[in-house]
Amino acid sequence: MPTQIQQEFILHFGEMGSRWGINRTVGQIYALLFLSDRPLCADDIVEALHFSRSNVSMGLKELQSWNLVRLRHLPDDRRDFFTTPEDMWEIVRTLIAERKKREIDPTLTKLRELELQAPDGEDSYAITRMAELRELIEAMTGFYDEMNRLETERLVALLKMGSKLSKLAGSAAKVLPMRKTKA
Amino acid sequence: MPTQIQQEFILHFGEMGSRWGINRTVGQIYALLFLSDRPLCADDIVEALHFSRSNVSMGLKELQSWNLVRLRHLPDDRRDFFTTPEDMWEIVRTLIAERKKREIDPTLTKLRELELQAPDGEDSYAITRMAELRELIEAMTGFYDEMNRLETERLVALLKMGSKLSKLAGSAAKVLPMRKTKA
DNA sequence: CATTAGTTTCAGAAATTTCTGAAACACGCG
DNA sequence: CGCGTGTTTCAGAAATTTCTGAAACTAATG
Repeated sequence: MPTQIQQEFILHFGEMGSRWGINRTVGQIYALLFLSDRPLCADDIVEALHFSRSNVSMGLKELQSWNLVRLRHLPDDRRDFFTTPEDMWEIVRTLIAERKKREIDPTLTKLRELELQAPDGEDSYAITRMAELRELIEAMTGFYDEMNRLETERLVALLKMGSKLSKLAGSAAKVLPMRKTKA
Repeated sequence: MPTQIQQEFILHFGEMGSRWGINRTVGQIYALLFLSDRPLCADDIVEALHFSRSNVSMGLKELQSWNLVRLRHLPDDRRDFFTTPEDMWEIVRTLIAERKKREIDPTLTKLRELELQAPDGEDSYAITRMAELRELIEAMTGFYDEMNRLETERLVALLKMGSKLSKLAGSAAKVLPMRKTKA
């Protein structure tokens, strides 16, 4: 039974769910698990949120497909229990990785594919535009990969460096002047 | 009249639209503008994509609300013409800023609000969890703000630094050891 | 001030997504 | 095996979102 404050958080996550590409139900289930200090089974969720059993089941499946929940088993109980990771950074890493997979990678693939098909000569503005977009996505995902490789401790340190990074970027810009975008 | 290859790109953007939190129509309109080497008016879009006039009108309004298109006027013509920015990095900056505004900021606000309401003593796990989430979001948005302040040239330089950053993060972690998360 | 060329709004139709209850399925146990 | 306890699937109901055509609106022009 969620407390008042938990309730509010859960409802908020539900509302935001649609903006985040999951749906209301899934958002609420996630929020509930996130706040819970012990693993919950499907029926706990039904009781807490008053969704139908099958809706909860589907929601959990969806969360599993996003790798956002962990499946646990208690001894002598064959029900599936679920938790979210204790480590908040792990959650964020997963979230970003999954969104990249769903929102960026397919487009990158498509752009590369189209580039191969591109008839030469014709249509040059559009084709240049697509190539620029592809390059930009590659630059960003490359950076992401780099950051993602860091252990959490180092990653956090880097995030907190703040203005030091800007200074570094200043000198880097001089040392490695940006090449002109082609075309 | 989009070429074959443009057509494919446009359809892809349409499909991805729903994952990106805009809809199919809006995705396609954006893609068309993105590839076009000249500003287009609403009727150009109707002709190219065969959507109803009002659908295009709404789509353009939506794109304007995202700041993703620029409104232009040609001399002696009172129609509204639209373009996307030439500079790809500007597009990305806008996109990220808008998504942050819609997907992150409301949650940050809500978390702060709930923290004020939190009864002390009770419910400590959930409240700690929310506080941790808030801190994490603050760390990430702080970093984002920092990056966003950079001029494009420097930003690109930084993105391309790749493994140099990891090294820096290594030393930083030693110098500024991460404080334990409270509770 | 009526006409024309354009844009916006809006109520309902169409399409899509989400949610449900009922049935099917899985599996350990006596 | 047949039963109890739990999970999953699925077809259709319900809700939400998107799309349309018609009407309203705006503003420049003769």
